[in-house]
Amino acid sequence: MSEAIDRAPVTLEEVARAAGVSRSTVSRVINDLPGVSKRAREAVAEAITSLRYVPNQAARNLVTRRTDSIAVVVSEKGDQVFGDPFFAGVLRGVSAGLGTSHKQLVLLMSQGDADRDTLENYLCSGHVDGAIVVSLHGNDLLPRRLVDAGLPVVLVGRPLAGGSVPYVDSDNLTGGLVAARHLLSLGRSRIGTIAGPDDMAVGIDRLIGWRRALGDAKRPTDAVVHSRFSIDAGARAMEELLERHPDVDAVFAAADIIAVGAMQFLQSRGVRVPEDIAIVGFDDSVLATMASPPLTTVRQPVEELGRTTTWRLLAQLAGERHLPPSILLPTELILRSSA
Amino acid sequence: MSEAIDRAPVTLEEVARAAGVSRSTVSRVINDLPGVSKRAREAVAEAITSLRYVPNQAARNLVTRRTDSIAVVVSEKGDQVFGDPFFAGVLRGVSAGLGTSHKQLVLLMSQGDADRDTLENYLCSGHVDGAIVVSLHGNDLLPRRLVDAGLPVVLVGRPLAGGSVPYVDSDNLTGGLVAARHLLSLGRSRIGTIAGPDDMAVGIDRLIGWRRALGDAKRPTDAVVHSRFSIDAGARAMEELLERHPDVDAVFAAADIIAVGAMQFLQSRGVRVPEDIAIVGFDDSVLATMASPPLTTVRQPVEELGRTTTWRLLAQLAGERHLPPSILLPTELILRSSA
DNA sequence: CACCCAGCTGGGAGCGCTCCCAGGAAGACT
DNA sequence: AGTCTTCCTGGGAGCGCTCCCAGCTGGGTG
Repeated sequence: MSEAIDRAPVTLEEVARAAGVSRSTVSRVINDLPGVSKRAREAVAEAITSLRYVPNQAARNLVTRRTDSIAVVVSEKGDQVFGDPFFAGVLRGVSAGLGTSHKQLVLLMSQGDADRDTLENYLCSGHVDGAIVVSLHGNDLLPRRLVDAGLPVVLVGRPLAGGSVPYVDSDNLTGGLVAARHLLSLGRSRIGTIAGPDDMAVGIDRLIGWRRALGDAKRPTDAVVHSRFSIDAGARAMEELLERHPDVDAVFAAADIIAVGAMQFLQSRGVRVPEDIAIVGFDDSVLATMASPPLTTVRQPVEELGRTTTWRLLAQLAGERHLPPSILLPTELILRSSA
Repeated sequence: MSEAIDRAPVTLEEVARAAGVSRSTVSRVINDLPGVSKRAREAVAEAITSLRYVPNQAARNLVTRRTDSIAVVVSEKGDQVFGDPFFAGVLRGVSAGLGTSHKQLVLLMSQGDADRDTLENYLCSGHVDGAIVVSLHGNDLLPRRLVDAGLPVVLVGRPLAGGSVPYVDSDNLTGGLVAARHLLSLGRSRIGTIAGPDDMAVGIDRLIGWRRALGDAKRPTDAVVHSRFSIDAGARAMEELLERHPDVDAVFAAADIIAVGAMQFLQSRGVRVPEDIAIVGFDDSVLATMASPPLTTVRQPVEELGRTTTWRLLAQLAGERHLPPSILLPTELILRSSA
């Protein structure tokens, strides 16, 4: 029927007129401020519903300098982001953390290098009150620049480029350490690892943990291959690892998805898991339960990561002082059949 | 060092002063409008970079009544959304469809029933220029109300509550039909289906297609069980289907994730796929390739769904006339081992 | 009866921007 | 020399809201 022709944006003024009061009073009602008589409050409420008044956010933002929305920035091509259970979990956590705060979540992804400026501009031009930045490859300068521009930022995952941007991360180092210790405790003699990319903190930290455990046990720490976070890459990495170190009988994979790829490769070669080679993954994603055999893995509290980060950001926005600059969340070994 | 204390928001005015020109000229430069001398243009550009000027979006939106961002609304608890490859693909498509349009993608999910109003308010209060709404269970009124409020909306997936809101969807009916025909062509005699929820168009349309194919072949169409889109639900549905119709030797599952659950159940009962029971899924998600045996499935062009929807919305925003109200995208049978 | 204070109310100013229109400068014609 | 274009420029008005301050009522107090 109505083809959206009517775009007659109702304003505060009109509501005020309809309710027989002033702009100020209507504003007070809308923002739930005290100092309005019951009569006026009701008249305004009625006028608002009958006129279907919706406040103009732009006008409000202009004067309040707040937007009541926060950004989650994923500096990764959209492709990767979804389907990745890690992002999924973090986002769920953020969503939960926002809870009743009445703030909106705005998800942004840099769709390439080119739009990096667009992104930065968007964030700095007052569209959001703060930002959560997830997964930065290497020494991404974005967070630093946002902070310099005065935007409150909290990172999910330790950044490589130190900076002083607060972050929340899983205790990846301890996770790697526990995984390696578990393999040692199984009596495995030659323990390798398929580490993550060496330009990401997760990759590095888990590797360091693994190394420390082997070092503590006076074992060699040379059986290392790096891999991207994908099944294919995991399979290729396993192949390479086996080529270079045919004697490995246990592997710590820096992610479940890598572990799954590795297991697929092993099975294609007739190598039995865990009999011939034991495997420990990392994440405890659905992949771990779906894999055959089910994957022994280091669980990281993904959802909590998102929740905690959000809490940290909201606290900062609320002007809280003495916040912990950064936070590490504990990991936990989950025993299944692969190791 | 600088603890973000300086929040000295540089304004157009200041840039103008620094460049020795007027507000108007600066504005023209920023918006890349003609009618500015090279000299002025350069002076302004320099002032902008040296002052690190960033335009205030709120102020701009207030007067232009545009925000250059569009919302993707997922009316589903955040939990579900991520990890679901369908959403992932759609979002990727949207992201790609936005391409060079210089519009930002804002992802919103209704985190429950309570915040339904918050969501609607957010959308209607000028935060976005248009909205893409994905996955509505049943007769969701949100899209209708958004349209009534004057917001351009395009849906991903046919809504049940007809309305006249434009949508883009896969040709689910033909997909179901082709799946069933394939099972018939294999010589299977008793073909069942695990349909999707009967309050969702995808569930209904695929079921109708399946029914038509069997009807055309004069086969019974009573072996139907409904299921939610999850592995567990798929497994339970398979159990129920088998209980009620022990003679089925082929099953069309309305989604890969259901098919995987069904296969897991069958395997746990020692039923062989495809020898004893052939299975066809729907979606052609990663699950289909990962499953053992790999799943024969109906591919739907998920990413294209997102891309097309975005294109449709952008065209509408650009004021294009005579747009097709709704669009159906073809599906395709992918043969693997499960049927 | 004068006074005061609390409780409400209304209007002005201004947030930072875009849009419109009136002008000025410079060149090209009568 | 005068006029008309063309190109560029500057300033006013106003988008819809919040915030501040001044005013207006009415009941309590000295």
